[in-house]
Amino acid sequence: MDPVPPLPDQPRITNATLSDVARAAGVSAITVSRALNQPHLVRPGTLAKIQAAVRETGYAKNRAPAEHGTDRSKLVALILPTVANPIFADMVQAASDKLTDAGYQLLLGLASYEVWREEILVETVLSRRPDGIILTGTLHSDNTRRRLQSISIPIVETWDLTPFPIDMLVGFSHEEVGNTVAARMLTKGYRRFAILTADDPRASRRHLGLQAALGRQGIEVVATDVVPTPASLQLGREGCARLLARHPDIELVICSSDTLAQGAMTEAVSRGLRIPDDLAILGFGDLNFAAHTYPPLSSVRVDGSLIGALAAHAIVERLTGVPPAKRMPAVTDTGFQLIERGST
Amino acid sequence: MDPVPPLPDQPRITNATLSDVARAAGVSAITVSRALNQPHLVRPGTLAKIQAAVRETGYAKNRAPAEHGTDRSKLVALILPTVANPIFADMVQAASDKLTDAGYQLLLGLASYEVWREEILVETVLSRRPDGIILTGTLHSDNTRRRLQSISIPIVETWDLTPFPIDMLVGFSHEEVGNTVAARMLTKGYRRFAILTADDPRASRRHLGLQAALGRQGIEVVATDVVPTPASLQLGREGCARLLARHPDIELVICSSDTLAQGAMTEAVSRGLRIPDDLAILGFGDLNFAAHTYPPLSSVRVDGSLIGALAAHAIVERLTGVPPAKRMPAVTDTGFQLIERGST
DNA sequence: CTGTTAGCGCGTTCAA
DNA sequence: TTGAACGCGCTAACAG
Repeated sequence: MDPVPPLPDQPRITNATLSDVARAAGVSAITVSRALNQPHLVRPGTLAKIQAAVRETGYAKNRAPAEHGTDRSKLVALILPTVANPIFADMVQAASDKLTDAGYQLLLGLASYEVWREEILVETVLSRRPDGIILTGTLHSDNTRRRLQSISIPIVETWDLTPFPIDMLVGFSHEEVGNTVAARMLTKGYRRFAILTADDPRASRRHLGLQAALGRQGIEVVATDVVPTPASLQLGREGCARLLARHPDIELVICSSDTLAQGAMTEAVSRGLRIPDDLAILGFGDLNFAAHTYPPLSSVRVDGSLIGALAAHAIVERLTGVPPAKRMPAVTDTGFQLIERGST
Repeated sequence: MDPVPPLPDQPRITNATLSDVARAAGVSAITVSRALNQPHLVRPGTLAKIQAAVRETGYAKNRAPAEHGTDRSKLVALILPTVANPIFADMVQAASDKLTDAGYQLLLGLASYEVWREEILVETVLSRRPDGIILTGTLHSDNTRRRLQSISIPIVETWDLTPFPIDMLVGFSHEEVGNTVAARMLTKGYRRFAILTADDPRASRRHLGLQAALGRQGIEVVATDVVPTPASLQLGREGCARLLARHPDIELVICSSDTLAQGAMTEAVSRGLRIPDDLAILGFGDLNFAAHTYPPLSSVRVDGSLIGALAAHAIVERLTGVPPAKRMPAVTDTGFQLIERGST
């Protein structure tokens, strides 16, 4: 079907307005507006005339005056660090689907894990008067918090929990992840822990939780290696190599993402280490590939799609006037799950 | 730093307008507008007064009236099939960076490889009068083409080449990929080819190109297996299993993505097949992980970041009035590269 | 079911 | 360097 020659039809009248359509249809502008937005309020005959006139004039809807007049933009902003991390890509996909279904469009802002970027993005985004905002994390600049608290649209913070959300919250406790991992790995007999983490605030929280939990058992993390975001297999290999160089006797490397973990495994295997006997490795995210590495990767499963869908859902519920009693709670713990597959 | 208690400051006056700020600063609204958008046209003293008034009133910019009045939205729409495929995620990231730098915001639409969804998305997106549009592929509905041809904003089609672009084009030839792969694999001595492909129009084009090139040598593809999008490792395994069940003697499986290829490799290895001697496998995309599979995956490298950056760049150049002579060409071939690593 | 009136709050254009 | 007048095109509110 492709390539295709240029279509014969010539450009229609661009920028036809409602009045143009109205004139062509022999009705008033407001009737055209109704025909387009609330067709059930218009008599079928009139509707047909108007539809013909729309085609004839090549009319394309124009939301700018509508937004100006009504202050409803049908826009929802999603602000996240990056879309290169598959857990965020999943979130975007799920949020986009839900929002599109509900008649909203997605304004995307990527903040690269930097609070100051987020601040700028929020300010820019607010200039479009979005009907709702989805943020990543609960760590924002004071300006951002103040600005967001002063407005009355639904806001969802995601991927985290906090006692002081700006508005709504969909996520899980990163400290709790650390606790759970510590408890389980101690049970399995590991004592010499290393951390391989990307430079990401939520990952740090998980590892602080881990260290605290280990500390309560009198155990210290032997070594920590921090790599820049976004993580890659290469960074995982290199990080693992540094850890092993400094501390050849570590038993377990806990990684802040599956990608780092897979890179670390590659390094370990290439050195002839047996996994998990010589070196155990734990990932985070539990991405699709975790079940398909050699050996299959143990990982903490979190669900980006779920977070995206729930966040979008929370916003749409508010906007469509679902009564508070029937809405999802303002704080939703999406949970996580430690999955063991053979690398620990 | 987190959790954080609620900030003490109370909500400022929401929806303060330029006039409110003007009153507080003792100037006219238009001067405030200038102070915000073209500060160099305002005397420093006045500027300072206005900045104070902005803080005092909690003024937040409002683009709606501006858009209504001027028909420039500072919005660029990016329409693609999905963001779950990392090559598209790379593209989004790169495009977003470029556009943000140039002062534009990103409106994201996901069309799931379906032309009718794209048609709806384009129509919806046009209602916001974006300053530019980036599309994926060159295959659109007649309505979409007609609509887009009738408007005068910069439009870039991506990930493909065609003699009849709507406006600008950034991509590579999928038929050419097929040709190149065929030529090289024939040279290496493979004769019994199988195809494992996701249900995606550009992938199909590549495989048609492959089949045509093989046909010219009197060789037929032994078997084809089509899986739904989005691809996954699991689908790759299953597809490979089906191919081997039907035709145990195939020598080479050419996959429409690295993900499928890796899944296929997993299946082959689990059956005790040696790669590439018993079965060779070729991927597409050359994602980061391709170099880190066992054996490392041969793949056709394409660069999503490059495509995203060039597409955004082309739009910005037009919008910022770079003279045609200094602009990038309307059609840019981003090329591809066959990388052999050990799986072929 | 359809029409009339009025106003949303900016930026553009021109004048001072 | 600053200001005044105007209009962008739609929809809310009310009337018929």
